[in-house]
Order: sequence, then structure tokens, then C-alpha cells
Amino acid sequence: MSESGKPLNFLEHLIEEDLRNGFKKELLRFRFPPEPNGYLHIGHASSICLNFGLGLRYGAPVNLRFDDTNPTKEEQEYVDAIKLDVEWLGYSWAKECYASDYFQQLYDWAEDLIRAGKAYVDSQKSEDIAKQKGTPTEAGVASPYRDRSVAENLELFRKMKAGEFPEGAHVLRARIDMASPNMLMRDPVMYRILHRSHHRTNTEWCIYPLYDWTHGESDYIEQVSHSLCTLEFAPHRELYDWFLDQVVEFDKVRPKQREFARRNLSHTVVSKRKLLQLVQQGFVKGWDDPRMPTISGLRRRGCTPEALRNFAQTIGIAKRDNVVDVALLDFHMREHLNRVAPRVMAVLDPIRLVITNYEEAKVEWLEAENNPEDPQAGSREIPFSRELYIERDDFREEANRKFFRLRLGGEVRLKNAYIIKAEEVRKDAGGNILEIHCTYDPKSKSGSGTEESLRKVKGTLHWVSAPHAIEAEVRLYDRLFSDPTPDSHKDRDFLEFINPESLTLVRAKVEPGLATAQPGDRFQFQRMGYFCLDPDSTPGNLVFNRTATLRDTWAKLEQNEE
RNA sequence: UGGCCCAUGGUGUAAUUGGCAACACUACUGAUUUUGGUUCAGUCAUUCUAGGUUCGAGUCCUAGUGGGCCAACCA
Repeated sequence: MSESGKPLNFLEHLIEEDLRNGFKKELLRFRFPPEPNGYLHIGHASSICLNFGLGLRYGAPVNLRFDDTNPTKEEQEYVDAIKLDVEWLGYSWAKECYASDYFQQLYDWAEDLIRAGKAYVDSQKSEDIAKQKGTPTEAGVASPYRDRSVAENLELFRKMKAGEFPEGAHVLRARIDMASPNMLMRDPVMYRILHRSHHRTNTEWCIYPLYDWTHGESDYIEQVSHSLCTLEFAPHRELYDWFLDQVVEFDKVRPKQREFARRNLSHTVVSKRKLLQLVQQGFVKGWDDPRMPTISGLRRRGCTPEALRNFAQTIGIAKRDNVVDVALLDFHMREHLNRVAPRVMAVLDPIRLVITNYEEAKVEWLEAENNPEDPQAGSREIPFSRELYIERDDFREEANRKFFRLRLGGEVRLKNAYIIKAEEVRKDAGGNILEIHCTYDPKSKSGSGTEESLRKVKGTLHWVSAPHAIEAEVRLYDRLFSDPTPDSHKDRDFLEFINPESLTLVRAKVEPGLATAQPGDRFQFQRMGYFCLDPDSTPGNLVFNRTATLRDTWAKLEQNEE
């Protein structure tokens, strides 16, 4: 059953087993159930890829269901953002569902539970109910209201619904077992009174169901066959099943909850609360700041949906605690971008280079390959002239043999252009290099086929023609936290590990063709990395975000020698 | 001092359900290269511990150790 020999994760094994035991493949159905109270992050991406991936594998529908039972935290803004993120990842849901669509059905079932003596209205304060819950090692005690009559319960519950009580006056509780070793089974609250406007039902309801009562029943209503959630819900499964027991009919699919470990990413935090904190306290500029592990942040940074999907596929799904190295995400971004990103030349830290034997006002338009990995990508023409910019790091007055770049008296190839030789440097009074003066070999033009053009020189540099270059703002992003697991330290706050150099702004010189780039366009700045045009860009002020650097074995070499 | 879950290289996941521990990333070698990129080749493990069952255990059993989760009118 496993197509293409791909190994199955434990959930796929479970489904295969269900299928072998006679569960009909046509009845498979999944869902992705976000709460619209924040932006989706890379952990959600994993869950999306899991559920929609299962849908694709088995040809089963996957619903997008908003778990919108808490009007105090949920907003339409988040619904819209979530839909955009799921679509951007490349998935289509079968139905767009809302738990709030089921409020009436849930209410009717709740009345049934009351009639069956399986739910009661408790009129105590929240703190008292909490106290009576007991502890993991001690049984709870029964509420004084636990044995109210059905008639009284029904009457109170209806009045709750009718808005006759203030918030906190009563709750509806399931009547299960105050001594259960599972605290969730100690008469969990099903409904609370909330005089709040809901983003979809407005003020129609003033009682709202809680997660446990809502989620499984929503799965059942939608006939979801496998309801997958993260590990912290494992203890909820017993309650999920208990609630289901109260409503299932024999000819319907009974949803099955199974749990997997959330994916943790190194050098970041993946918790809505902490991400919110980063936004609210101004450590980042918003939910879609390119340093954020949110889907919107990754998108803005220039990550592709393919890269994210491949990443999710590679890290897989299991039950053990994990910290996925962010280097793996970088790998997948590079891996995809290498295939699709057009090459372009941009100098991030420019220094002027003058070719003294090149004619003063001459301009040559040289052919440059757009992507050596993709012949279909074609080529473009770039201007070459007497004055250029090269990367400051690419020149040294003196250097050892390992330095393949330009040094005084040394030769280097200018990418797509000529071989040049550094003759002298001009400095200011303070000894800072102002200009590098070079000569070029006119016969060494790239692609000309001459003997001189075929000469092997060790280094190749990127460059831009000074009179033609356009300026651009480039935002160099680095990991947000310097510690691999910032939120795992017992006595230290994760904010202490913020990397002060997570963003560096730079004024770069880029080749003129970039003037027409559109926000979202992705490029490889040759020898520098992958970059994406930011929505902050205006026609006169290009802004690029660094998506990922290129692998840099030279930087490693240098570092190891220090 | 209750219940539940988990344990395989530095990291993440596999192992045809009891049959030579595999894949990817990282790191390190080397080759190729007009991107110090890409590509290619190679190196890196007593499967947490101790017993047991078995011809044979990463897989099954027992005990231990370590980690995680559970006491919101959040999801």
C-alpha cells in the first residue's frame, strides 16, 4: 500500500491497519483544526502537511475547521490569515468549517445529556470548582450541585442560554467521575457563560462550549475518521471518547483521536504565546517579520511552499520530544531556490574598482546565464564599464595561497566578464582603501573562446558596473535566538537569548535589471545567498530580504583557522 | 507520592512487524566547477541500562534510569 516505497510514519501505519481491518478507504476523512487566535507557524505547517498529505495519499477529503469556541480571543483577521497560509502552502480544503456552525447541535446534545443525568449545572465559583478537582494524586470531591434534578438542570441551562445570568454564575458540567485518575474526567466543564460578540455568530449565543465538548463532536459531525492532534491532548482522548459515546450512532463513522509530538525548531520558539510576546514587545516588526517562524514570516523572507513541504516531509512525524535543527530548513530553502532562483549580481559591501586600461566612456553588454541549474532560464545582458563595484571582502592587499580572491599583483576572473589584475590601491588619509586600480586582459572575455579566455584563474568575483548600478536596501537576517533551545532553560527567560544581530541593514549596489523586480520575486545574489524582494519596496527604493546564505566553505575555513 | 506517553549517530526520521541498523541534514576528507555555490565520492552507531524469552531482539517480557504531559469557565 505504501506507494513509491516511502517509509510510513506511525499514523500512516495506523490507517493502513484500519484499512486492513475493514475500514473503507472512501470513509477516510481528515481535518486541520486551527483556533483563529493567532498566526500559523512552522509547527502548524507540519500539521497541515500531515493532514493534507494524508488526504492526498488516500484521496480523502480534508476540512479546514476553525475551532472558534472562545470569542474573547478569536478574530476574523486570523481566519483570513490562516486561509491564506494554507492556500499558499499549496493545499485545498474540502470544506471550510467552523465549530460555531455546530453550536445548535452541540446545545441539543447537551440537553440530551442533562436528560440522561450525565450533565448538570454547577453554580459555584470557578475557584471552588478548581479546588474540588483534587490533584493528580488525590481524588476530587463532588459539587454540592451534582445531584440537581433533571428539571432544575434543564431550566437553569435554558436560562443560561437565554442570557439571564451574568458571566461566571453557572456552568454546565459533564457528570463523570470525580475520582478518576485522569483529572479531565472529573466532571469537566462543557459550557460557560460569555456575554461576548463572536466573529461569526455575533451575539446569538451567550453560552459557549469548551474544547473537549466541541472538538470530538465536531469531528463526528464532519465524519472525520482520524483526528490527529499534538501529544498534550493525549489525556483528553479518554474524554473525547466518553463524549463520543454519548452521541454516536452505529452506522456512522466514529472518529479516532491520535496524538503526535509537535515539532520544535532550533534557535526559535514555536508557541503562539511567545511569538505574540515577540511581536508585542517589539523584538520583531510583526507576525510576518522574516525572522519569525510563522508561515507568513517565512513567506516574506522568501521561503517557498515547496521548501516548507519538503522540510515537513523530511522531519516526519513521531511521538518523541524533538528539536529539529534549523539548518535543515535552510537546506531545503537552498535546495529548492538553487533550482528556481535566477542568478543576479549584487554587491552588498561595495568598494570601487577602476580598470585603468579600459576605455573611459565605453560600455559593453555582456551575456550572463540566468541559472546554470536550468538551461531553460536563458540569459540576460549586463553592462560592463571602466568603473565597477566589488565586494570589500573580495580584496586584500596581501594574502596567502588559500585566498582565491583579488590581491595586489594577483589575478581574478570577473564573472561573465574579463580577467583582471590588481595593480595598486588608493587610500584616504586614514589608510582606508578608496579604490582598487586594476588592468584587464581584453582577450579574456568570458565565452569568447580565445586562449586567454580559457585560462584558469583560481577566483571568480561578482561585480556591478558603477555607473549602471542601482542602490538597494538589503536586510540580512540571522537566527532570532543565539541559543538552540531558548525556551528550555529552567531559570532563564527565553528573551535573554535574543540574537542582537538577527537583522543587519546594508546599502547594496545591484545590477540594473533588478529595477523591475516585483515584491515576492526571489533571486540568487551570486556568491552571497538567496534574496527576496520585500513588499516594503517602492520603485525608487528596492528592499531585499535575505532568505538564506549560500553554503560558505571559505567562511568556515577562515573561522577554523582563528 | 497517582495516571498516561516517550527513549535508535551531533540532529530528525526509518527498519518489510523477530532476520546483515537505513535515509536525510550537520561536520569532516577528496574530486569537479567562470558562484569557495551546485554536483560527485568517502568518513562519523555497542539502538538508555540490567536481566529474560528466542537459533536469532532496535523490535517481545520484567525491572531500573532519564525525559515529557496532566489540577484553565484556553485550545
